[in-house]
Amino acid sequence: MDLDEAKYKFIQEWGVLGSSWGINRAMAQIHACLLLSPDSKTTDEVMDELKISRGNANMNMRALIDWGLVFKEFKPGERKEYFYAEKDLWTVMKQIAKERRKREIIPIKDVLAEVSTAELGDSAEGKEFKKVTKDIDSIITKFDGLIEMASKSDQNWFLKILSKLVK
Amino acid sequence: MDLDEAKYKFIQEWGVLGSSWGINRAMAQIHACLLLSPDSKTTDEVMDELKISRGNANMNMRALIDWGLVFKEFKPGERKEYFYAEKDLWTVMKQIAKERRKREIIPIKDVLAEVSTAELGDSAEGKEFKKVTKDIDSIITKFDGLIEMASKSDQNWFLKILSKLVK
DNA sequence: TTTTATTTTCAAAAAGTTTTGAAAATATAA
DNA sequence: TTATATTTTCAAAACTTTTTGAAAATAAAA
Repeated sequence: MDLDEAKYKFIQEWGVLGSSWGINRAMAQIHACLLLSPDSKTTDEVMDELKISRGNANMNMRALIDWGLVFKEFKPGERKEYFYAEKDLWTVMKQIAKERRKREIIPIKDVLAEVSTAELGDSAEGKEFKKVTKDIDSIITKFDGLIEMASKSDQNWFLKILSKLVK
Repeated sequence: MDLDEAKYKFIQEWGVLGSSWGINRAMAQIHACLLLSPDSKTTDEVMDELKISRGNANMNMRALIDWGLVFKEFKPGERKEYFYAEKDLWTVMKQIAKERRKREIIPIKDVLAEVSTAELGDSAEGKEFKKVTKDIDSIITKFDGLIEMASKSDQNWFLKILSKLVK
């Protein structure tokens, strides 16, 4: 297997993985493409490598910038914009966790807070509703705390948990 | 707000949340509906509550069974099948983690193993590829270990990590 | 200023996913 | 056995998301 083949395989699989995480294929593939590149790339280079349209490349590149995973760079004497990805994977993961927290955890917590104030009565159904939503709230709150903690920590922290767990 | 309203709100939001996790809306909503119900429900009851077709209800109910989140029950003297959800949320999360591991972690690890045997040369591109894929493999391996560990543990284990982290 | 390069936008097309509903299959009762 | 209840299947329809590509906007050079 040569480099191009290996890159192709990895980029495809990263796209598939993205899809099952609610990230569209092109966005995940652009991310992979920039992650694998030692230098920053122009929109045209990405379009060419992934065989996607300009509009698609532009929109998803900006979505990646919005997620804080990709940055713009201007080269002296060049008109084109260059893009490069955050390479530190711990930072990448923290950034994704932070964005998903904003998009997912906060809305469901809001709904849970809202329904918790409702007057539900003493029926079996009402009791079950209270029990289940309370349980979910509790588990989400714990995860949220974990994410917040991770966001403030370095990668070493993560390794420390692992070693604590096995001892 | 009354019970029906609260249930409706929660079920809708659970559906939205499912979508951004690669689980289709109907599947997530059926899950929510069964989670909230103190008793097991028939296909017709679920169809009626969520206003979805028989085919949709049947297919997604079976997907939930396949994920190990919902079970069938037969009631004596009744022809209809009854369905109920696993209520222990820690078990639910472990089950989801286990399934996603199978569907996501294993395939990407396979690709990483495959490309790691490739002859990539000494170009900057080749070197970057090796570095990035090695980093990803390392971080995925750590997460995978964490998931495996969690799968074998009870909820207390999770609370213990949290307390260890804060001290 | 005008020309040229580059990026952005967005309506329409294409692709992908979910849902429906009715027919087929299966299972139980009579 | 036949009749009835129930579940399953799957092609087609509805819906959603993604992608395209060309036109508009922006920015830099001449």
